[in-house]
Order: sequence, then structure tokens, then C-alpha cells
Amino acid sequence: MDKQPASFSISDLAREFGITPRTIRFYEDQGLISPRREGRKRIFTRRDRTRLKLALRGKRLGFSLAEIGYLIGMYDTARDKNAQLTELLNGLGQRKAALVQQREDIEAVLQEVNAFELQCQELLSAREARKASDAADSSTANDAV
DNA sequence: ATTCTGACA
DNA sequence: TGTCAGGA
Repeated sequence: MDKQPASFSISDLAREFGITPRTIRFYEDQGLISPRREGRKRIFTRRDRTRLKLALRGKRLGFSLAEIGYLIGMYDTARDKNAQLTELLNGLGQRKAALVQQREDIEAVLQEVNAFELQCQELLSAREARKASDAADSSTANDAV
């Protein structure tokens, strides 16, 4: 009934996941997938397809291709589900920590920008005021002369 | 028509 | 990751 293909071409997967064949070949270079070869052509199995899906998910989660490779690597090696989950949890924790740090950095810089912006505005209004008084002084002087 | 490798104005 | 080349 479910006649799911036993293998796919590089273009099949590219289409399915909305990426280009170039990306798939690139991921292969990075060791994320290793489709078998039929001569030079790549033959992707359902397992390769699953790994590609996981890789794309990891990318969305912000993991580097190296991290994804490591995670996926033990995903089918270590059959210990708990170990896999623990690793994933560690990775997610680090990702989260990095994001929190970035948010703090951004907030800090934002405050500095706001402070500088304020200084500029004050400096500007101070000059406007001086210019106005200068004009007043000169007009007064002219009147005197 | 499809895919492959290598390279980078 | 894109893209172009030149071959299978």
C-alpha cells in the first residue's frame, strides 16, 4: 500500500526538502551523510533521507554542521536512547546558553547606543541654544551701535 | 535530461 | 552555498 521508494536520487531529496543538490553534496563533504554510490551517482536510502531530515532540523536549531554530524553520528551508532537524549539535551543547553548570552550582549550594546544617542541630542540642542543666543547678542550689539 | 567533480570576477 | 565549466 505504502509504496515508499527504497532509494532516492539527489534531486528527489533536494525537491522534498526544498534545498539544492549542491547543499546535499556539501553535507556529504561535511560527513553528515554518506549515500552509497552506483558508479559515480549517489543512491540515497531511506536511512540517508532520515539523516538528512535530522541534519536540516539541527541546522534550524542552530547547530553547526560539525555538531550535527556528531549528534547524528551516535544517533545510529549508540543504540542507547538515553545517551542520545542526554547528548541532545547538552547540545540544546549550550545553544540556549549562547542565545541568552547574545541577548545580554545585545541589551548592553543597546543601552550604550541609547546613551550615546542621548548625548548627541543634548549636544545638538546645546548648540542650537548657543546659536540662538549669539544671534540675540549680535542683534543687541547692532542695536547699540 | 541528470548528475558529478572542481573551482572561485 | 551559489554557479559555471566540461565530462559521463
